[in-house]
Amino acid sequence: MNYDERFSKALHMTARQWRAALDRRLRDLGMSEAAWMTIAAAAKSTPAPSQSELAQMLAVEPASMVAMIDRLTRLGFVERVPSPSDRRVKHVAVTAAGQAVYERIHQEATVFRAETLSRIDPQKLTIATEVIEQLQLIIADA
Amino acid sequence: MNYDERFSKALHMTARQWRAALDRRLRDLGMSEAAWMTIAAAAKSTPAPSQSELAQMLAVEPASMVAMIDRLTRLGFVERVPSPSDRRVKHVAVTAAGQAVYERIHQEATVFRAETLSRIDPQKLTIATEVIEQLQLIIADA
DNA sequence: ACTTAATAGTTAGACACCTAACAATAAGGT
DNA sequence: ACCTTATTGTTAGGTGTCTAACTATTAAGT
Repeated sequence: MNYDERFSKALHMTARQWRAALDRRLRDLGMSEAAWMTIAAAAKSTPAPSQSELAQMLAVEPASMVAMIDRLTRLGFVERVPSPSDRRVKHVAVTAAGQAVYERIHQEATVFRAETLSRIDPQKLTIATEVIEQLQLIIADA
Repeated sequence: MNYDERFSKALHMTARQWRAALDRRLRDLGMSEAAWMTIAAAAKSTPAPSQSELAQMLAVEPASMVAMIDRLTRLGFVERVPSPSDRRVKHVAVTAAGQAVYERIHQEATVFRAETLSRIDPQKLTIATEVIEQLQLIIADA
């Protein structure tokens, strides 16, 4: 199996394994990786981003963002705020509980990454990160 | 954002984008990346692997493999063959149609990978592949 | 021979996405 | 002012996973 095939297989399987491991880790906090990434993206945006903007930041389809925001709203971590100037738009505001869980999980994720990524040569991790980011742009252009 | 955070975010988003792009490409052939990987793993095994063995090859939970095999059986690409010697075990045999689609999509996937991965420096791709594979082992040990 | 532990596969419920189609609203063009 | 196009968010149906619990069967231990 050449590196092309190895790469695509590894990308698929490792991304799933990583997310499953992190989801297990975050389970006790009632959170998943994808949910936390959504809160993180919203928390970092000023003013509160619209649903479309959030979807774009996380490279998911707008339809997918609807259910994610539904779940986070039900958990009390975010709320939908209608735009005063555009009746189509709803902004996603992080609640105080959401901000607290964001910070809490940011710590957990940092520990998890340290436990795992610290065992990889930093220079190789840098190259791998840049390759994967570059690939994302290539795919977007395709 | 340091490389740790960038890496895990890139891994998540790029794996999803890659698979979505490949799924779009394979749509006309009635196939997805995950389905094709399952057929490929079964096709490469002699004798036909059990469901548990397939799940292990692809690093998914056995329960997840049940639905995948259900779908592939419905499509006529594989069939479950009860073991003559162990009533618990079912082997996953690739049908002639499955073999044909496997070869067809192997070509498509090769073209897709060539179109995308050829734009990445081969040495960097090698390093990235090894890093991701190494990470998978680290996660498995955690 | 019998009991206990392990294995294989299944079912149920949930999450995280995708595509396609739709309604409401805003923007752009004439 | 009116019509057409684009945008935003939603709904529906589907795929691909996960965890937890279960049943049937085999293996191991006594």
